[in-house]
Amino acid sequence: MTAKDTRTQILDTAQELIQRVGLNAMSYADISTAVGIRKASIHYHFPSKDNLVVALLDRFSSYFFRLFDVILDSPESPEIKLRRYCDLFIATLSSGNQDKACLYGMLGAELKTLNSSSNEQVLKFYRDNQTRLVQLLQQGRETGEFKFPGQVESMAMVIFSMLEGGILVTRADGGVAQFREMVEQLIQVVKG
Amino acid sequence: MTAKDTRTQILDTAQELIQRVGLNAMSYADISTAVGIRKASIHYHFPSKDNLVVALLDRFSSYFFRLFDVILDSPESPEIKLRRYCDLFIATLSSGNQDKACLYGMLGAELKTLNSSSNEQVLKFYRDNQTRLVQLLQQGRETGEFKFPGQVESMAMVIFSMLEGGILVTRADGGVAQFREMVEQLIQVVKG
DNA sequence: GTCTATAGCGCGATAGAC
DNA sequence: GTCTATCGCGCTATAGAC
Repeated sequence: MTAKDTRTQILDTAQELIQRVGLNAMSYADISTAVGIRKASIHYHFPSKDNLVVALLDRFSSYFFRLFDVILDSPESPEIKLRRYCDLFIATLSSGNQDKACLYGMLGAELKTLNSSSNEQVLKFYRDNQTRLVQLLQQGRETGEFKFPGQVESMAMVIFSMLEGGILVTRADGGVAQFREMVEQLIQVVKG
Repeated sequence: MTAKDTRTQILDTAQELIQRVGLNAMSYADISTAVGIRKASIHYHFPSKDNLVVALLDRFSSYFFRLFDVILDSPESPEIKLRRYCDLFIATLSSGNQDKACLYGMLGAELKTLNSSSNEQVLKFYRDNQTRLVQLLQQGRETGEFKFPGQVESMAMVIFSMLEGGILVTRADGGVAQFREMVEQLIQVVKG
């Protein structure tokens, strides 16, 4: 078990800070304190803040969709797959202290302050989630396990919006327990 | 039609700015430019930024729940009431330019950077929404119009989270049209 | 009630030694 | 690759004239 390199430590710290207080409330000074290096050293690894954000979003997106694709391609039932997908959000919510929201959810709120690259990364993350959710819902309908009314595309949007919003809402009030209850309700609705 | 007083202009401008870029990306200088007065004059009306935020949240909360209560107490059917409630969010989304999110949704993301007063105001807003939604859903079940599975409390959380998240997600991609489609899907699900 | 002027701080970023 | 030192800017906030 070798120690993480500095670049990784910076990314980890930046991500945690953004998930807690947001991009615009997070500074190089904050990262500096947490990692134990000077601000100038962070600029060596990430010349600008925009630069850091782009790298962070790339890393998280790769990580997240790798997990999502494993779920999609698994031999489990659609219901289990949907549960596992929702668990990805719960994991974010319950890792470390309870104050964290979803990385892309936070940046969705701060969307209009991002540069065009990051703006497009957020947009792509939302689209890619919904595209994969459509596949998952379609699988469930084919097996007869899912019996909700309406179109799969609309239902995918309902689910994704609920998860993103639910993280923010339950962070303020109720925490993980409430989030889980909401997910259970969703599963029931999807099963019809 | 008398002109709005300065205090109101400041609140209106601050609200629009927060809904677009967030609290932490909005400055007294921005308000100053938009209203056409100097920064010092804003401090006369609102000594500190925290002060301004508290006043803004109070005003919006009063406004919003006055409308919500009118809907709840109206003689309409539960389905119409739910639609009208969702319309409150759509109105926010489609007023002025298309770049605006929900005021309390934005501050939910920036929750950890708020002072304790504003933090509690956000928490109360979320709770009060869900409490009233529970009443609305209960009414619908009693008339037989709503036929969703599970508990009304869980369903209220699903709906509120979806609306808050949906505003952020569709602001990035799809806009009002997508938001409306999502709401339609919700109505279908609630009716069972 | 609005103004000019400014204090005091934190920010992102850079130069250059080691 | 990390450091010290510093620049220039924008921020919230205040003092005091009008």
